[in-house]
Amino acid sequence: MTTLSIGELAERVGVGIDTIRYYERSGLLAPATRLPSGYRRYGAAELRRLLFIRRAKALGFSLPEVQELLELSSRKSVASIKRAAEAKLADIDRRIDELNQIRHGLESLVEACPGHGRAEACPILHALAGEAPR
Amino acid sequence: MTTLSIGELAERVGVGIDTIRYYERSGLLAPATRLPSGYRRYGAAELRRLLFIRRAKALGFSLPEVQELLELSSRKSVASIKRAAEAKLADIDRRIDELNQIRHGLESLVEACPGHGRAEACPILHALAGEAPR
DNA sequence: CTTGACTCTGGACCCGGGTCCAGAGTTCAG
DNA sequence: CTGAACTCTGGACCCGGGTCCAGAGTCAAG
Repeated sequence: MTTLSIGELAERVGVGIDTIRYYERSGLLAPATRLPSGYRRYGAAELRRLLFIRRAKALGFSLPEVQELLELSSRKSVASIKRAAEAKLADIDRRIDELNQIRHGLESLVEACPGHGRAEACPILHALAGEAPR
Repeated sequence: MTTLSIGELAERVGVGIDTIRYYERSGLLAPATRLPSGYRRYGAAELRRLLFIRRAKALGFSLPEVQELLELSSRKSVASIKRAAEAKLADIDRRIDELNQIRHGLESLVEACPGHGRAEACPILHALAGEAPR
């Protein structure tokens, strides 16, 4: 069997059936070819495309961004693909930097906290402003 | 005036009025003190707390996570505060690791891409298409 | 042929994190 | 005093990215 039902495709890619239909509805996947019964059938190309979508998602691309990538790839514009990847890379770097900043702040608080004694001596508490809601 | 109206507070923190009410509804901010008219008034503690929330959000914490951070101050034991802070630190480290993995994958693709020529020469496309690297 | 598993559709619903609205009351500068 | 600007409430709505449902039709193993 070189074609797959939607359930088989979903299983292979590790995604829900509803997700595939959702991707079709939102234009990420072309409308599937149908059996006379109306059942969708998928071939190798659709499998590759769906895997492409999942991998791009795993790299942090949103669905609209994935769609852009797919369109770019069909236009054979290597330069713009590279630019998109570089922009996403810069995006990830920015997120990492931000996390590192809070990491260092939190780390220095943890290091300065004796771990015992009166609450007033805990610098973690001092760093938190205001009263907790009750 | 040492107290602020909700609009003034919103302006100072750079957030919408509705967001402040939303935070109050969802328990991140204690119910505001009210004027006889029912208008909310805010003091320095609330301002600090709201700034804390925005900073933590800007650093990628979800609202429930921010709430956890804030609730550290209501713990009785300094030791448990420290443990919670350490757990949050480990959490941040895990996130940074994940982002770094994505980052390295993307970076090597970007570096390997010539940035011009035919699509077949673009390793980014090949990687997304699930082809073995050559 | 029967039966259980699969698939179809349109639409509702979920979560997070807000954002906007109408209609009524309040505050304040001039 | 007046009018503009502000604030109140409850509820509706938005986006992203799915997820679930009912009721009807289809497929395939035994």
